[in-house]
Amino acid sequence: MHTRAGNARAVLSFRYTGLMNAPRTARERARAELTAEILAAARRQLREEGAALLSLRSVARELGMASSAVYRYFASRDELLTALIVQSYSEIGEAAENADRPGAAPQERWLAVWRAVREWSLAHRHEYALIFGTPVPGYAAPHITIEVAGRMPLTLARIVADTRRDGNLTPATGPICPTEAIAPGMLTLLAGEQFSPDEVARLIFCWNRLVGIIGYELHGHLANVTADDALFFDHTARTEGAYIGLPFS
Amino acid sequence: MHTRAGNARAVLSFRYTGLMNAPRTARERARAELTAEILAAARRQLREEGAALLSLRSVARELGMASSAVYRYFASRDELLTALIVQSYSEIGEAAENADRPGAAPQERWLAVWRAVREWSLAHRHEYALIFGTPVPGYAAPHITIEVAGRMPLTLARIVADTRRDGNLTPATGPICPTEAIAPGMLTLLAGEQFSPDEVARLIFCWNRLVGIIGYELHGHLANVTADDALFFDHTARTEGAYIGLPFS
DNA sequence: CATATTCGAGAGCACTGCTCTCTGTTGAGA
DNA sequence: TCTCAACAGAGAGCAGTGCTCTCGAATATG
Repeated sequence: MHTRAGNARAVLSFRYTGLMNAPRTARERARAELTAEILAAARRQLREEGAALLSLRSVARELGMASSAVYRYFASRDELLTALIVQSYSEIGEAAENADRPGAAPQERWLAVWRAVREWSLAHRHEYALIFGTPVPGYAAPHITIEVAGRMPLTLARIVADTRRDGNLTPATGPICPTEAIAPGMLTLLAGEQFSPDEVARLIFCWNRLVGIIGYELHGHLANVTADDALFFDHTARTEGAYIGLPFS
Repeated sequence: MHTRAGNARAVLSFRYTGLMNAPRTARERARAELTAEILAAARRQLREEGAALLSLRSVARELGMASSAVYRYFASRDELLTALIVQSYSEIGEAAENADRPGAAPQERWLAVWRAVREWSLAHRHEYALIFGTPVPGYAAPHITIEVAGRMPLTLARIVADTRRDGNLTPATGPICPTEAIAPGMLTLLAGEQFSPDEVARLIFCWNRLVGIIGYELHGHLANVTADDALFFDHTARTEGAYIGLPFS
């Protein structure tokens, strides 16, 4: 099988463990270094050309090695893409976390995080497309991704939890989400915090909106629809913040 | 150039006009028929395998013709994809319009349209991915698509307009969208109706939510997050309906 | 009927992901 | 220290892709 669909399984057999553990022998050190170089070259190509135009062969060419040699480090193109997905998830999560100022007013924290996620996305549109766009057919996201994927939405949840603890959360208005609609495990998505199903639903909506409205902007769905994207985005952030009960206007 | 990026321009040179005009000569008739057959075969492959695995060559094989012959009908793979995009936009718009019952209560109309769009999307996930997923790099949506893309959101707008005309629209709560954020042209998106910038913003949000939450469900972002997707979707529809002022609960 | 246009087929180019084999290198155990 | 297995790189090759070009054959138009 030459198609990508046939390689969904290969993704799960992560090989580039050299990155995690401290390399000991010279060979392991070289392996870790080359793995990082491949990843960096792939990242550069992803960033500049997009995932569709990223090929193992071009990465190999850029590094001056045979394409077959790259397969010593990444078992397939999908595995390379998965590594880039993990990296991107991690970066967008970090951008969100870094923007958060736990001591500040909830509205400021909320807006700062939303803006940071948008900034990152505008600056990394191909990475954004990779993690939030259409998944490659036959591609099943490995478990490695799901943990790191949570960092960004968890940052939003933390702001809400803190606000509630301080007694500043406005009571919910509008339809309340039925309990059966939400997975029970989600009620404890933040350690030490208990959320109601409706609160979880509202968090999902906020997270979905943040991702969705940026996707609309990035994919041109807002062309000729909005006149000032940054302004509209801030309004979006405020609207969702007010919806979940933060003290906005 | 062998890459898709190099062919963005080719998309604009639509060739398969045989479909629109009544064929006169035998040759034109044959051309129209073959064009339709190619499109049908491509649609079948899109539906079953997804856009990434759809190739002009496999379409040609299925029809028993040389791959080069297909290029007499579609100048490029992108052009074929564009035709499929138009078809899909049209279908999802039609699904929305057909589900709407202009005489019924706004809540029922709203829910029916939302459900119809979800049903269509679940039944046509690859088509959904094609129109709302990551755009192909270098691919600029031709003008032909933007008109047909509006059918679905316009159906939502129509329900809101009708409700307002009947005096049943609840006044807006929460942050009001600043006028400068919205493109002036959008205020008259429905002939004979005038929307305020804030109303347009709310419509954008509803449309974005409808597309976004289905995308989340389709792409597995709601796995282990929601427990009952249909129930959660109905709640989503109600929440957005209430937000825009429809008389929900 | 001659001519211009259209159409289908086949070969070919430059790519792709991936596999296999062959050689050289490196590291760990006897 | 020597041996041998594991590892790493290169190259060829396979099957697939989009797309172009050319060359006959069919078809429509003057």
